[in-house]
Amino acid sequence: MVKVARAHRALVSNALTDFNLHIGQERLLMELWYEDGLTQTELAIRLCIEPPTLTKMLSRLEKTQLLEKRRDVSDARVSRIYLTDKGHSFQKSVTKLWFDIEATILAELSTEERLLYRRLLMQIHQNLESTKLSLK
Amino acid sequence: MVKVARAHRALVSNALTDFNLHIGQERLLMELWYEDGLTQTELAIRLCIEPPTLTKMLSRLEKTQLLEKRRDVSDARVSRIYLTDKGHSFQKSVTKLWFDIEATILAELSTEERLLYRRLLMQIHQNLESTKLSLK
DNA sequence: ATAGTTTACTTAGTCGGCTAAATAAATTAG
DNA sequence: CTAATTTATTTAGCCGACTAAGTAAACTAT
Repeated sequence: MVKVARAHRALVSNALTDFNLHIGQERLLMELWYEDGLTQTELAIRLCIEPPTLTKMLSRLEKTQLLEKRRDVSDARVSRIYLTDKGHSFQKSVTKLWFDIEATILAELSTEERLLYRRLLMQIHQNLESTKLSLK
Repeated sequence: MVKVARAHRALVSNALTDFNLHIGQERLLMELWYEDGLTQTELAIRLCIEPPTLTKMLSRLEKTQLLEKRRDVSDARVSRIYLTDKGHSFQKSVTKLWFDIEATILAELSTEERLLYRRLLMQIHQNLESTKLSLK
């Protein structure tokens, strides 16, 4: 499983170089394409990453002008993330890339197998989450 | 899949803090427990990581005295990696930890489901490897 | 025998991921 | 109304992962 995940990561990483994107950044953008103007806390939860990780990623994506931070009007602690035009412009091609890779890795699997794989993954994810909680 | 992999990584990482090990280092040690005295090239291939990544990991593990590098006698370019006594001493407990986590994540899956999951993962891995090659 | 090539590894630098600790704003308690 | 606490984000620093470029030893071919 570890090796599959890394091989997948490597393939995505390689494909993203065409867009000058780094692995992981595409998932952040995908969340914003789905819903723009999220707070950093919301984004971190949806991406399942820690706030400091997000801070760094955001500052890099801000530097390449794909998004911008704006202070929330009612709460000066929170900053909301908005895509720029450049950020929006990648949506189609990157989404296509993502689905192409999904199709690639699921090649030669039947519909039943894909569903089953999905179900097994969800079960495992649930197992992981519940043991994580039980350790606290 | 990405999220499952990261949740797994997080859980392993958390458990390894008891041994003062960092995520990824346990897999390197496992390869050496299986076969000691490997060259760096062999190790990198077995771990599916790039040589520079290995160099850094090795220098850190060498600093904590878990292993040592020795020049190969017949070829001065290659350095072979040997476990120290301290490196060997972790074998039992870390291996147990690894199997415990495996048992945890596969909980509530039947034997058939486990075999199927394994088969699906292997198919996906193969798909990933073949597309990686076709891109070169 | 030496020039050119391949092989093994290291160095430099980037990024995603983390934890621990700091900062600053909002909220709550006495 | 002020002190203590909680919440949102940042900073510092570590590690695994990568690519690009460098070094050094071994091999090959003329």
